[in-house]
Formats: sequence, structure tokens, C-alpha cells
Amino acid sequence: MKTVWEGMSDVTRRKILTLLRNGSMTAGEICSYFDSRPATISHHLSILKESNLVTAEKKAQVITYSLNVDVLQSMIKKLTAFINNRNV
Amino acid sequence: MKTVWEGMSDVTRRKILTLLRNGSMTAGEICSYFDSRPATISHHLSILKESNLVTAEKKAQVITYSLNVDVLQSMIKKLTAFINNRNV
DNA sequence: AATCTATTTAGATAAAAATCTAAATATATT
DNA sequence: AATATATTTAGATTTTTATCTAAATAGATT
Repeated sequence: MKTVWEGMSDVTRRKILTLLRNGSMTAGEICSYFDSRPATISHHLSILKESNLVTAEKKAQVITYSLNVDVLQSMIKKLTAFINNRNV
Repeated sequence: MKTVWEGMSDVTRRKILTLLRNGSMTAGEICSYFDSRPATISHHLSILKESNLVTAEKKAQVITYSLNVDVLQSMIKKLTAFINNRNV
């Protein structure tokens, strides 16, 4: 497992999250938006998965990735709590 | 200049921000909470400064660092907007 | 069954980030 | 003026992360 901060720390990964904001996509579709090799994008997807920022669902040979809004929402909560000097 | 995500991506830097939440501190005071060398902490502080997560004020030979809450607040706004599919 | 397509895993290499040591700067004190 | 203190900068080294190539897996199609 990885922290959400690790997940967010790379530009490519942040771009992937932005893509997924408009709806789920297969690994292949996501790849088509980048110049990197499939293996590289797959690696980024696994980090996003480990930090719970996305979920993956396999159907036939295709794996569909979706944004996990819950984690972003709890991130907002934690940041808000942080600013208010409390712990959550 | 660095993104707030780069600033947040390292554990030591996140710990520094947590320390500063309870009030401003000098570089030396911050150092006392870590095992790393002063030069290392100084490097982290410069990244936090570049990502605007902290501000620095020099008085005599001492430099005092403070948390910049504004950036955290605008981070929350951006995340919220992101979830709601808008751009800020 | 052989082949194709989508995606991942393994392992190597390259690039970036963290850490260290040593030296520099700036101010305060003796 | 010399020395001590606080912090940073420069440069080298170590560690981590990103990327690549090649091969593996799994399901679909011919």
C-alpha cells in the first residue's frame, strides 16, 4: 500500500486521474493519451491502485480503471482537519 | 517553483508541515526533531518554500519558518473542484 | 490448437530525489 | 579582530523512482 501523496506525486499519474474524472477507461485507452510504453503506464496504474486513488475491474481481456472519489474526499477532510489543528 | 504535490511527496516534509501546524519554528528547532543533517533539512525547507507551503523570515542569524495555510486552502478548493468536474 | 489482443510482470537502465560532507555566508559575541 | 552560532550552498554519493525491453498471462478469434 502507498500513501495518497505518493500516488499524487507524479505528473503522469495526475494526468491519468484527470482523464478518469470524465469517466472510466481501459488501460489501453489510458495509454493512448501518453507517449510512454504500456508497461510504464501499467506501472503508474498499479501505484494509483496501491494508493487507492483508482479501482480496477477486469472483464474478459480488458481492465477498466475508475477514479475512486472517496479517497479524494477523505483527503479533503484530512486537509481541512489539518488546517484546523485537529486530528481525524 | 515546485508544485504543492512535489512539496507533499516526501514523508520528512509532511512531518515538517505537521510540526509547523503548532506554530512557527526556526530551522534549528525543526532540525532537532529529525536525525538527518542540518543540510538535509535545509534542503527540504527550500523545497517547501518553492512550493509555497511555508514562508521564511530571517531575523539576525535565525530563520523562522511558518506554515502557509493559504496554499493548503487553495489545494482543498482545487480538489473539491476536481471532484465536481470543474476547473479553478 | 494456433494466433491475436490487452495487459501485466520481471529485470535492466536511466533519471530524479534524498542524503551526506565540507565549505561558505552572515550575524553575534568575546 | 577573532571566534562562535545558525543556516545555507556546492558537490559527491546513495537511494528511490520512472522508464524501457522482453517475456509472461489470460482471454478471444480464426
